[in-house]
Amino acid sequence: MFQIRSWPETILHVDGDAFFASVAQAVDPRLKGKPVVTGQERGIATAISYEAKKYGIKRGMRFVEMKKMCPNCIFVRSDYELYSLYSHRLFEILRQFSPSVEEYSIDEGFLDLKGLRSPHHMGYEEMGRKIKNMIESNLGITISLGISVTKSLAKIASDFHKPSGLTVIDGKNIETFLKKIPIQKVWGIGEQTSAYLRKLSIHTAFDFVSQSEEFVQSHLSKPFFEIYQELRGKKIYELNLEKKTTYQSISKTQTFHPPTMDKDILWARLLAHIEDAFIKARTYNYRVEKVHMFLKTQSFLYHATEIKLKNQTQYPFLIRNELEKAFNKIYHPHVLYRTTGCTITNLKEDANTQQGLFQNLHLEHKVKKIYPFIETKKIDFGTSLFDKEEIQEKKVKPKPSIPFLDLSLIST
DNA sequence: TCTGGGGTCCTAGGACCC
DNA sequence: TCTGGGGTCCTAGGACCC
Repeated sequence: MFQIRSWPETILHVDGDAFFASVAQAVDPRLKGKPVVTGQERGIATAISYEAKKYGIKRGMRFVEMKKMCPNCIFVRSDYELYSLYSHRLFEILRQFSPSVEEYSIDEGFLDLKGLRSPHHMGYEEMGRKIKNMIESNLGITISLGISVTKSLAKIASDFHKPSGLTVIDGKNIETFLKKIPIQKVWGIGEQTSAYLRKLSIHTAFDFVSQSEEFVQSHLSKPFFEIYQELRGKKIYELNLEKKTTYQSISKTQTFHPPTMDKDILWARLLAHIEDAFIKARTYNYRVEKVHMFLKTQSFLYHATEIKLKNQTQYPFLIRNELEKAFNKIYHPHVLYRTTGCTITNLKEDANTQQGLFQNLHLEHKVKKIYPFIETKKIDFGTSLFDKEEIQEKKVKPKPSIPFLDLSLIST
């Protein structure tokens, strides 16, 4: 059908097994070998150890259901700092084996191993085994590895045997291997597309790669044609070796557990999200041009709107009136809302932004001086003075506004 | 599965222009 | 009433990922 060499390229994919739960077990020996679930602070399962998965516990499950299925399950709080520490150590080890490492997510990475057999004096599979042993013995967690000729194939390989697996697919074995892979297991082919492909009698990854190029191009869009080529052993996706320093968008959302129709609470929540999103934007030195905000009703309908700013800004209180108008447009009284959220987009690097666009440079200069102070002192910008729980229980009614700063008090 | 939070990229279609 | 082509920019929304 299609013939390729054994190793035109060599990509290794590493995937942590139930990463957050494994890290929790690694730092606390009492949790070893026991069913552990993270996410206690929200009451919803985030990561589930393999011991707990046996009881049928799934992501998103609530505490009460979990306890019913697995009474001796241990529910622990999330600790993202700890996870990123382990992530760092994981990638440090990976870099000892190859200079080309992509940090795909906190617990997943791709390595380019091409041409490294002779410097390491070993074959690819042996290299994989060595990497695996080193990580498992140093970090006390298990990982699954896949080695193949493209990223897509390496990803399928690492998923094939979990936990603690090592699967190698060389160019000569692709076809045999893909016969065992249901189409929905392919990276990038989700629920919608796999349902569509099944209607076309394509049930496995092998069925997919058996189609002609013309067939795939005429029935599917570009990203799927790329996946098709990757599965046939043609490298399309390069490794992304750069650290993430740029964003297309930044979003903040939160679902609160008793839904509410209280206008003040919703407005305060939303402002807090907008403020948080802008804090992140400032960290990356972005000016913001668009603010998208939404309220999600209890029946999962979105009430959303968007503001496009004439003058891009880094400070939400400068656009407070626009924000409030937008909120009033989407808020409907007597509707129960469960989630508020915002996404800021059209992010422009500050240095490249034309200064002239900002009308009051003097004001902006002052604002820049005072803002770091506000951030470090955690001066209230909506809700942060109050405990989240208190607000949810309505013991405290938050003041739903960004206070205006009295800039005359600031000496420049 | 009665459904959390943070992202990315692609496509279709309308507006507008020549 | 019928009758053209093509380009660009923007937005909404879909689909997918961890």
